[in-house]
Amino acid sequence: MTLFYFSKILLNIVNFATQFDDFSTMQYQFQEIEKKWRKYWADNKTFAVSDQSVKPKCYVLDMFPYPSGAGLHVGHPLGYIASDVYARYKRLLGFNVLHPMGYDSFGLPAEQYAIQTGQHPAITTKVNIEGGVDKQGNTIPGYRKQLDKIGFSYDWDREVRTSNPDYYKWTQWIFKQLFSSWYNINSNKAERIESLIEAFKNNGNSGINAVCDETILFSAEQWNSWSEEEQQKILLNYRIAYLSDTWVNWCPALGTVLANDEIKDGVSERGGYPVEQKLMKQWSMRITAYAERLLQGLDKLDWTDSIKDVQRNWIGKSEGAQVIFEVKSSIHKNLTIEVFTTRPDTIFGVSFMVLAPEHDLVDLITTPEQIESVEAYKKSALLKSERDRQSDIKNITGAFTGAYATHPFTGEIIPVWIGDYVLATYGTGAVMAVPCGDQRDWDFAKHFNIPIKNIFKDIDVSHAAYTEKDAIITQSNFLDGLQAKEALKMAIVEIEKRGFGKGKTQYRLRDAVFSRQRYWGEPFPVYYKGETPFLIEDENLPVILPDIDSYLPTEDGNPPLARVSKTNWSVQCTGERMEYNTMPGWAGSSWYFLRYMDPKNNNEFVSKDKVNYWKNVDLYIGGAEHATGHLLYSRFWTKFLYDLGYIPFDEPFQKMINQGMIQGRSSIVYRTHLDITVESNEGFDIFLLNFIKNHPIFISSKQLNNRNHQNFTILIEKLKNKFILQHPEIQIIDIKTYENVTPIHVDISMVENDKLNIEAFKKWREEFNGAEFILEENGDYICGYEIEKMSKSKFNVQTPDELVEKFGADTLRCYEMFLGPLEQHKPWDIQGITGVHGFLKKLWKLFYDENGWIVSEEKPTESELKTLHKTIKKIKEDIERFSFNTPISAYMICVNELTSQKCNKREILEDLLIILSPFAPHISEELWEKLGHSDSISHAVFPKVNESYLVESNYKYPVSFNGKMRFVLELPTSLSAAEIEKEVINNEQTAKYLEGKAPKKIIVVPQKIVNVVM
RNA sequence: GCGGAUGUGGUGAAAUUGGUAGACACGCCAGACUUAGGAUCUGGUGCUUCACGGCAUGGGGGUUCGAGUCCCUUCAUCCGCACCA
Repeated sequence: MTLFYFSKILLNIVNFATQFDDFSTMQYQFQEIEKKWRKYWADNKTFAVSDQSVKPKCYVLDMFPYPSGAGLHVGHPLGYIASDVYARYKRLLGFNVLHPMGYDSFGLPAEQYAIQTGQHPAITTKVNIEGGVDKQGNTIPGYRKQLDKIGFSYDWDREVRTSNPDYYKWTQWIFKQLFSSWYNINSNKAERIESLIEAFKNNGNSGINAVCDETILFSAEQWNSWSEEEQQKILLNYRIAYLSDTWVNWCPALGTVLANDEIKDGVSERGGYPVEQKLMKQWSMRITAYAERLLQGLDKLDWTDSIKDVQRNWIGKSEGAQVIFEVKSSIHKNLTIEVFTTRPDTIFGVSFMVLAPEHDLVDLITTPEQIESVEAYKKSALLKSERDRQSDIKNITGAFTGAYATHPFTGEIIPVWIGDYVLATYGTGAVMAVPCGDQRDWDFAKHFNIPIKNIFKDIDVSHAAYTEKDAIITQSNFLDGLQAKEALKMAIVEIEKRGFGKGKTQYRLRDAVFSRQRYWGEPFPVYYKGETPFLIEDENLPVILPDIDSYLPTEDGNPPLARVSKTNWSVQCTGERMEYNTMPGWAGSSWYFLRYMDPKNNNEFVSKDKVNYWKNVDLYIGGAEHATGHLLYSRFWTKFLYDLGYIPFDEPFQKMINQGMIQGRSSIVYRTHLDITVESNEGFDIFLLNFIKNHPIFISSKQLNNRNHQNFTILIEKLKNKFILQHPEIQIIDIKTYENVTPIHVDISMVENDKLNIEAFKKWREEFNGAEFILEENGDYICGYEIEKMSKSKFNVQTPDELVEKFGADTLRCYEMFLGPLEQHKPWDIQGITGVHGFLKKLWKLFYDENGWIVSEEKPTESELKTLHKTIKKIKEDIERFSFNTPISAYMICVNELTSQKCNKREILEDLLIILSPFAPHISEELWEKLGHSDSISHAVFPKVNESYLVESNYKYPVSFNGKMRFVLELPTSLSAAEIEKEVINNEQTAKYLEGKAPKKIIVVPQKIVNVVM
């Protein structure tokens, strides 16, 4: 074994030496080549892009990464490679391509790390991006350095970081616009708050049709008589960014509020801490104003159906009616219950009503006799966590309030119940229960013995509700004889006519909470006079995030920024205090794609000229996990900025591809151990145990079910002798191996093609030093494997850096694409990478043999041109349909064919390099330069397909009999269908397969197939 | 429960409008050259059968001259949503 290693070292020295040999240029020296071109691109700013051009624009964008300390693994760059291929391809086609990269650098992990170590999150973030050593002494490679190694064609001059003051100045500015706007339903867009104030001054709010909180009606006189504070309070009801008391998901452990999508299974997604409901004054965004436009906008986007469905579901539109029921109460007069229903057509089937236990009316209407049971029920409902409520669906609970309401049409008296199947947060928090048409109502009615009224003709509702909409309605007065479709319309018309309610569209979408009780985020450009918020003037932006001594919430529960005294802020406000909350993670990422167009503009968030030129993103690549977060919020902000006339489009991302996750491929070894029986003697136990412990046995995966193999006998014999040598005093009665094996994850760096590096493995852990192995016939230890998530604990993390080192960035790029369709989840398997690497080597050999440069100036042959042009065609078609895996095999076929044609002709190879360069830019640049070009290959022009080279004179027809392919017949393509049929009939092989029968019919599809029907 | 996605050799996959299923790679087998190989090259490789042939795209049915592809049905895996009135 030692010898084996020694020779390997020698070999490496030899390899190393050859790099400085003249011979070296004849080999594909990817490391030198890639270093050289990375430097060239950086020095020459090859990918810097101008904002003005006669060329058509193309905007190719990757989803904003958060630069975590763990760095990149091979899954991260998958999408970046695809977008880079596309960007490079578009450049070759003559597009002016905007392809930037930057960092969403505000985030919780840096803050958590700051709380643990006291290191300022700005420093952590900088190290994570640029590399360095963290407080615990770990070397952080740095996001940027890792990205650089892969050869991306980003215009790095445009890099943005959301945590930079130059950037968040404009995030604050956009917040100010949101605060200073209201949503006018009449014009169906956001408008300046000034127009609203003007209207209030002149006419009060009676003529205003806005998306707003419930507001009292007031006149112009009233408005004008109010103090500034009172006026501001009213305006908050209309502002798109507004302050309100909100029930929030409060996470005491994090000292912060979490969004619904940040909570998994009732605990915080990050950290897994418990979450409780708490009423807090919070900034919110009136995204609900945009619900309908966010929904409609989806139709014109080129996104996957699954993401669109998730958003549709999230917005949750339902159409129906709001209906008012009068409460029949002797204590309170004029009480009404408002319900929302999607089935006003079933209104005559109402036999009871149900309120959410939290509903405001509950306390007012409950009769004295029922107070006890209602209170008890309310208590038990509130005690239940959201999680319990969810998992307890089958258990039907509720309580009768003792109150009754009047049916608006029939005047019938109907009981009012409370039940926790009705949600306080959806609709009006109350339902009119129609047990014959709704399963949950039916279940409730059955459980509490409430009568079920059947309004469907000839339908049996004694076993379940009938929820289909095709039944004929009966016992329903003016709706009799109708089906749901017409009845729905008719019912709403009638409800409105009689003043019982109105047709209404309800959305599940709720306004987005925009405050975070955290440090590491954008400060709000807001200060307070009393309880009233006011904006910091534009000229004082940005409000710089101040330094603080501790990143924890204050003792009285205020956010960390409350630790900063008023005078220590970058802005000296005229109120009592600054806003202590910071903005959430999605603030900066909701508009970053706009900043890339004009990243250094200090006067505007983006200039009109530039945004008019670049417009929205043509291709957006990233994970599907942001479906209801980032992808919804950035659409919202885009529509808002569009409404105010700042940008000329209202959807940010036209085409989106969601790349699949790359799973890890863990390597597994199988451990067993000796089972020794000795003559009973207590004193021997310790020797036995030690010996067994020091000699773990690892069985190669293919030998696991091969226990009778002689290798086992030999090994046992060997260990037996060793044991006897160490302990001659102990008498062995029996020695064997245990039947059971323990699978153990082994670091994938010690495994190649499933073959374990045994020496490295023995050194990996002290307890494996004396390990023994049952090997395959050829002496290898073959590991088992498991496909699972990449994680440190499973020792299956593959970093791109290692692979770039070993095979080069071009190989990595091609291989990640070759792995399979971009959208699909797939396991990472290193095995195939040698094939892709071999392809690049083979390409190199078209230019160099062992004696040197072999490219000739000869004219290419027909077949060589055909090889080239069919490849050009294939590559173009594939990239344009975003199929990034299939081009690689097309290149391989091309290089294989050119190799067997012994084609080393410039005319062919030049075009081949151009079409390959999006995938393998370094090697393409190098060979392009060797061909005598002084400019970068990225400035070349993608070659045109010449169809005339692709014309075939013959076609090999597969001839089928009853659909079974029997033989191939080569015929000229010039033949007509009738001639082909004749050729087939006359062919001697045909007779054989006809088996004497006469063909009934012969199907001929020219240049496709012949099928003989018998 | 509802919605979405995916099921093809030992493995990753290809087959774009229905037209020779398994291209291209990996792995494996055999051979060549080598002191050696994690180098290079050649040939083979879906399953089954000695062979002719037969069987094969998760299972079952259908449409069609012809189905991986279209339709119906069913199963499995993954993801999202989930008492939404």
